[in-house]
Amino acid sequence: MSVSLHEWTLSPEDAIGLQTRLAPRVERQDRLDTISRIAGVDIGFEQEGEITRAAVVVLEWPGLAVLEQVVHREPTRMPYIPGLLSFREVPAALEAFSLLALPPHLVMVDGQGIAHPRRLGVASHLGLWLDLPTIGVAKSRLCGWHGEIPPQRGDWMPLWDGDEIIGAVLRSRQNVKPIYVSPGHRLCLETAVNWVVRCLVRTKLPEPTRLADRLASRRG
DNA sequence: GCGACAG
DNA sequence: ATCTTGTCGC
Repeated sequence: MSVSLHEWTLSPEDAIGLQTRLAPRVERQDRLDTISRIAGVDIGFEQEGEITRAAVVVLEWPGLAVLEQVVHREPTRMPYIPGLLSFREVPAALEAFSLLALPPHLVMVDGQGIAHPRRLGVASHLGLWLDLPTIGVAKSRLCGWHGEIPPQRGDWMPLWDGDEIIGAVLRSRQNVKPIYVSPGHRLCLETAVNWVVRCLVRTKLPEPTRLADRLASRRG
């Protein structure tokens, strides 16, 4: 099967087949000490879902000041199918990234990384295509199990699937539902959690994802 | 067959 | 995801 970047319209069967052949690299670290720009990505929808709107915000590290932000709109390609989210969102996200003048060194994505039935959530898929370290930051669970998360900000518990740890359930803010953090590509879970915590300011979501979320939903 | 199910 | 006002709490 050949998959062009611009022909992402696959049948669910082909999409699942492709996922089983793609393997993100979960590594101990990747010279993350040289990071000076972090991006957040999110996708929103307009006109009853007919239009897909991809937003990327690039922040400076450290400092978290906004350096650049772009939006790309295009006709929606696929419906939402749990487990196949990346085929709906990644093409538009790639177009948005191509508009950037300041390429990031690390990317936070709204959705799962390897915390996915076939270990290829949207963050992993996007990381493979961009060849950049990515982190999945999801607001709810797709798969896996975990116990109660302690109440202190920064506390986290592993997300288990069988005997495998596929992510972290992180208390990013007190008295608020925890978020699901997982490696997307080219970093490990500990490093992923570390970066998310470092990018927390005073809200449930880390700055990169929070700002991309607002831009994609054309709020703020 | 019956739920669960990122965004 | 999106449709939507006020309201409870730190």
